[in-house]
Amino acid sequence: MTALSIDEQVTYLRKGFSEMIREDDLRERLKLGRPLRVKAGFDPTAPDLHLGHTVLLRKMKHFQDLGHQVIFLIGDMTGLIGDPSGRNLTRPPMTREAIDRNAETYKTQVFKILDPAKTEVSFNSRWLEQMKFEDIIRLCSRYTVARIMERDDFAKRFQDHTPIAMHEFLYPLAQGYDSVALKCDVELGGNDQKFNLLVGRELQKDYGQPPQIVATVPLLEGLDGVEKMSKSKGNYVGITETPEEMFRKLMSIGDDLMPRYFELLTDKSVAEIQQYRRAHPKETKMELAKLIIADFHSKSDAERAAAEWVRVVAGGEVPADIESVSIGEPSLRIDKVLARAGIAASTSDANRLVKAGSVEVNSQRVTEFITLTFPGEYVIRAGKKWKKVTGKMVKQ
RNA sequence: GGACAGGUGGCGGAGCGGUCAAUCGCAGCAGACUGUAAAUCUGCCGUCCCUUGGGACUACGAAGGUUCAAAUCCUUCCCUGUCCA
Repeated sequence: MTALSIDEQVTYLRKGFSEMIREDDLRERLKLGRPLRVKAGFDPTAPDLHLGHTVLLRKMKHFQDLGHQVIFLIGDMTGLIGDPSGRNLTRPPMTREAIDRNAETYKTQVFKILDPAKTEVSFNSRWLEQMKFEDIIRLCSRYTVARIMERDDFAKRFQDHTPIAMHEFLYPLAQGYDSVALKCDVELGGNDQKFNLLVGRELQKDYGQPPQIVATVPLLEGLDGVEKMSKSKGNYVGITETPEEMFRKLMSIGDDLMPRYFELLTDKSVAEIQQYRRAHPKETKMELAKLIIADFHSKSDAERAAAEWVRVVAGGEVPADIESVSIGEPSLRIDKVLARAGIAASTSDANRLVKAGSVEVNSQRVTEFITLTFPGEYVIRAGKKWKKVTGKMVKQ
């Protein structure tokens, strides 16, 4: 355990949370002088973690820094329901196989941030699967329809006459029960999880446990600056992406989003962030991108990615790491090559790209339906997509 | 169980017998511009075949039917919502 005073610990932990219920409770709990059990649950829907998840992971790390026990809970059972939070639609249920696969990916990725030695990985199927129908009825009896309908998204859906399936009501209850099963002292989550987290407090009281402290982190906006970062929206930066990909994506954010990213994705202090404001927005954004990338790769990787970006995007030169694909034909017309190489979604799409004048072959703009012959290697580009195309070579 | 309303492209939402691959908005893609982005302007935005303009095919919850012709009419089924029980 840490040598820090209670005040110092609270100050350290409070940083970066948008809300904590209740701070006094945390203070009391810390006085017990034992490692606290700190839970954060993850839905196994996203196979890959992105920067949005790291906001929360960073906070989990901070608890670890002070010697507390962090529980990384994979909601494999609740994944079968699909969290209705912030949704206006029922989520499609996931298959068991997909959940298992995603859970594995999670485990290998979170340790880029969390300390494996201080992390307990758990699956909520461990206790939820064992519940009998009778147990579920008991659990349901502890919460009322009126209270569950307080939840904003449920209320809205109900009002809009969009369907709400019964099983969706089970989600908050199941998540709350997780806290009971794990005897959590603290539960962390995104802002949108507030309701679910609070249900945990209620249920713990019902089951004779002291209610957990609930702390929420703000949701990170995605690259578009509007919607929250999510895999399904496509506005994310995955933490396993290459430095070059990360850099390109991060440079595409709007200027307004920069302070937010500095705040939530770097360890820079408010004062330091103010200093960046003085610089040219482009330079500032490049610094931001490098800082973030260095956390998941290395400082030199970040520098390299920055140099590459300047060369390719600003300088208009050919990227260094273009994927090679083989189309496996001795000769093929350009539109089919584009489709086959994955540059265009279909031949029809390729057709449009050619006519729109966005296709370059070996740095030459192509607007006619030429036929490429192989052997030979062509560097083909349409917009942001580059591919090195050969006739027979095996795909790298 | 009864009465009523509705199911259209990624989303919202028109169309209600031919001129519908389907108005429009959002999202997306590409081009120009720029400080990378944003904003703005322009084009595109089902698949396939030939090509700088056409052709074919598949699509409007599902399956049948009427018709020269159906997203549009009829029948049955499935799904959703509202009111009543």
